[in-house]
Amino acid sequence: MKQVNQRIFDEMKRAFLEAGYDEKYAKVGISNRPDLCEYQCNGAMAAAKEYKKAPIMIANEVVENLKESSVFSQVDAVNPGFINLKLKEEFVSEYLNEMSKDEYLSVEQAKNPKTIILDYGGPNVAKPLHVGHLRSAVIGESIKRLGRALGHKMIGDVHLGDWGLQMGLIITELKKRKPELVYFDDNFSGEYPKEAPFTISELEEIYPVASAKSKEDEAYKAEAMEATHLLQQKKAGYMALWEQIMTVSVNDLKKNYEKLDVSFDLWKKESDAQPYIPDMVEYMKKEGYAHIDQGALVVDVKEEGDTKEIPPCMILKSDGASLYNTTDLATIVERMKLFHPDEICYVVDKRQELYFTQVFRCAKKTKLVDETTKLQFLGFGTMNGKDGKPFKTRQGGVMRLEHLLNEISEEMYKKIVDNRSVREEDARNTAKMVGLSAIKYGDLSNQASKDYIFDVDRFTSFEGDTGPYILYTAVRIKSILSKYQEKNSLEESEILPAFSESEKALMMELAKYGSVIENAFEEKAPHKVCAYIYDVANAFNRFYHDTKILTEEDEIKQKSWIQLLLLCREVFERAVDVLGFKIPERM
RNA sequence: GUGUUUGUAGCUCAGUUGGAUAGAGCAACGGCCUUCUAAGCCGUGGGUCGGGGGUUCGAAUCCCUCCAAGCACGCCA
Repeated sequence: MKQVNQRIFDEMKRAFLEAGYDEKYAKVGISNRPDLCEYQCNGAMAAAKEYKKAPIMIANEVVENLKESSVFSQVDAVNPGFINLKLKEEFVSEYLNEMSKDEYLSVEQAKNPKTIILDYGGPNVAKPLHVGHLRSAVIGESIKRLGRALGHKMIGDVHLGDWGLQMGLIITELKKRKPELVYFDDNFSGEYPKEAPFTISELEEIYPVASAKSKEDEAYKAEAMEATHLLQQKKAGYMALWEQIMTVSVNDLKKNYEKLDVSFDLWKKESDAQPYIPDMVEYMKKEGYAHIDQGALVVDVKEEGDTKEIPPCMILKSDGASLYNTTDLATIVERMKLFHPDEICYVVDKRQELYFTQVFRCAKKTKLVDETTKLQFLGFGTMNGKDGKPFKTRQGGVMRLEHLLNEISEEMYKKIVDNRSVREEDARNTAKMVGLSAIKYGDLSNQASKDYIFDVDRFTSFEGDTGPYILYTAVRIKSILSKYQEKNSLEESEILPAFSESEKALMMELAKYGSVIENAFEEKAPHKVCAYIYDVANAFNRFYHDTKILTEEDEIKQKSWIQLLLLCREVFERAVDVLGFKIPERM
């Protein structure tokens, strides 16, 4: 359905056209002077140049055409040429009624839905998730949900790091510890056991040990490289072992992402792209895209207008081996073949920007993707501690995601038990939900591209611009509705024009929902959804404060308010869902 | 060194793409609970928008320059 701001814009266009001015000047924005008006149009001042007329005169002429408007209740031209607007109560309430009935809650569905692959997550096999993985998961998940709200086909791919030396290291260390395993017996020809010879915690312990050893011990490193090589040659025992490692590791990752309420449509991995490499390299050579430079095979990606010399994109190292560029390019080849996406979007650390510019340019230049395929880099900043330096545990180590979640959930539990009398099980459950909201909202309310300070005390607070505050407000709404339902039935009825200022303010806020969602996706900016839902929460709490709904004797008013609350709840639920968390029944 | 990002209230952050008097939250202070969750609401104080130029009716926003901090710059991912 058509958005409020579009309807307002259309009405203003009409007024400009009728007055003989170009409609491009009819832009209407939300007022920055709420004491004067709700919406404003500054087009008269811009038009003054073209028409060589005083802005106030133009404004007056336009205002004249809005006297009988069904959209505006108040229209003023103010010096030097502002047009100040207030919306008709009926216009707003009618819009909300339409919105309530709309399946998509007024979010206009994409006319040409796009297929978009979202590359986020990026965990490594056999390594636990840590806080460094949090942002990618949280931001990526939100953008995926935003896109879906608009009807796009969003494909989330975890893009597992399962290739390279790390696997060789694990195999080598395992061989040292348990040489008797059949995987290391070259003469073994039977079926390998189904049961993995290690648990996830052993696996997680093995990697750092092996990694440290290889840095000190040359021979050990050589052995690991040999193991990596043999694995890539698909040596039977190693392949079987690799599969075991994958199974154990992926199961654990899935469990952890589930706790974060993050899910992927694809669990593809770097190794899946490997089969595409030989043909791709051959093609790049044959077409003359790639050439040898300092022994390595590279593709030049310099472009005119670069402010800095962009180094070429390396395809093969001087020893002929492939590297991460090769894998990423081959992954693009695979994705084009399997999904033919309109867009591939990478939610990764912003420090990789230059690297991705190289890869994208190379993919475009060598025509691995169509000219219309959009390759987008969505870099996010670092999550810092209160000291402004990268987030660490109290001991100074890397914080495991699991531990962070538990810590915050525990923190929440204490607060909930402190303030309310609730059943143990309910409190635990609620604590998890509220804790997740604290983490996700804390992250998403900042612009993704900037570094931000992860302040547990601030994020878990129930006051201010936080996830818990949003949920608290939503719970209030749910609570009123369920109390009302104890004595009344929720029959279909209409939202009436506002009875008070605070009610109108809330209504106008709700009406923005669709355009906020559309705009947030357009800019891939979940923080706009946070800012919006925070505004809604504030507007609701004001309304709540001066309106006693359940004790209202005028049934007509009460019914209208209940309808408004239903819509309000819906807006909360959908916005919160886009952000990736859920509203509990009580808090 | 080159490039790039950032710099807004004591702290953490917004700022609708050039509009009117730059906004929130936290922290500080003062009010409001026999009434739907006070985890709330209302109010007060707090700013050379890093500095300096420019563009124009009008700049936190666009251009130039300087200062400060972060990050990246071919065989790691």
